[in-house]
Amino acid sequence: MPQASTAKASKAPQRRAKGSSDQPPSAAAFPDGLADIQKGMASIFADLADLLGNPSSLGSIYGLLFASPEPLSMDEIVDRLDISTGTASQGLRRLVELDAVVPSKADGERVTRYSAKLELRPFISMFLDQQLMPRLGNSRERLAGLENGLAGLDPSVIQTLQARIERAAKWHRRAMTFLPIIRRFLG
Amino acid sequence: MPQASTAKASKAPQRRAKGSSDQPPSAAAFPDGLADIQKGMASIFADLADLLGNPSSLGSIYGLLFASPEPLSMDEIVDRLDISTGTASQGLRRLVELDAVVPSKADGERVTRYSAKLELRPFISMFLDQQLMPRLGNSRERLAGLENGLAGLDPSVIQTLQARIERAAKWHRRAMTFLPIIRRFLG
DNA sequence: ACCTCACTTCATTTTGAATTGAAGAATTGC
DNA sequence: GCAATTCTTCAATTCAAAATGAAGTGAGGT
Repeated sequence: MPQASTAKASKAPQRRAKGSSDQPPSAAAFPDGLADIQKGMASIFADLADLLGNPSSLGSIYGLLFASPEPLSMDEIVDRLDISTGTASQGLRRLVELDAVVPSKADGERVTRYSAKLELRPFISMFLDQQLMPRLGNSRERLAGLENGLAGLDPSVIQTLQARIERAAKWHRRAMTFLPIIRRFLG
Repeated sequence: MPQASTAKASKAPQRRAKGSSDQPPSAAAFPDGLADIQKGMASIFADLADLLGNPSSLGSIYGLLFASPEPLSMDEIVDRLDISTGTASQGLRRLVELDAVVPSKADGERVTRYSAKLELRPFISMFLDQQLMPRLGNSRERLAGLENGLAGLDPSVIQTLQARIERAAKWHRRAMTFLPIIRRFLG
């Protein structure tokens, strides 16, 4: 439809005539056409993913799909984002696992097409459940373990350190308590 | 498996039987127990820093100071954490800027010694203010800019995309609203 | 069965942030 | 002033995570 000049039809090694596609980030504040909006979304979500400690390709893919009225095949994703098939394959798998993206095989088609789930919750949960929660839990255990090492130290040192360890532990507890609430709210 | 381990695995075998060489001159040579606890804290906070998108050295330094009854000089920090002077210097500067660590020059001493502020808030603010907030704000602007590119597209596409952009924008607004609340709670 | 096309896997390469370390600047004491 | 000591800076290095891409797998169609 719109000026998508990238005629696929074959996976020949693309050379990507870049004359037109990479605009300077500063200027060109007004995107033009579907492809540009999709690129913009991809970029925004890439940053978000990166912010949350995920590979930015995950975000790019999600963003592209989020800005796609129609589901896209892996090939189209690879083409539009200019990423490798490997990255696309793994990214899509992860996104499907996270329930952020839905695969569908249309009647008689061989290709699987993907569309974004529009709820943003998966994106947040991805972070909370897979990054924050486990790591905080781990830290909490290690913190508790530290108290065992106190025995045998100078009494005044013991007291100081015990108080500090307890302080850190208290903070951990708070964080673990509130994460579910945060998620609930953002979901 | 949630990768993202960034274990950092301090591999320096650290001469265990330290013999006699370097000990803090101030308090009469704490037994080894203290050093281990300090290492543990450093490691825990290193993970935390990493989780929040900061160099883990920042966390190590803070953790060491957090577990130090007495303020430490940069030299002692370098020695205990086995990091370079460059890393220590920059890390300390950052931590002081963030108000997570306090420098003090004791009477007649040439060295500056550092101690951790015990409130954990700076550590959280470091993340919220310096990572999340600016980036979310930036994304929000870019999102808004995307709507300008809609003109000229197929009407049904416009409608779909506008709804989706609005959805993302709404989410952004929510996040920006709640961050201060989160901070308030964790501080 | 055989061929094709769609996708996955994974050893290698790339990338970029963190770290190093030595040269230079700043501060203090003489 | 000079010397000694503490600290900063930054070009070069390191290293792990991410991306690549070609070989491998397997499902469909004929």
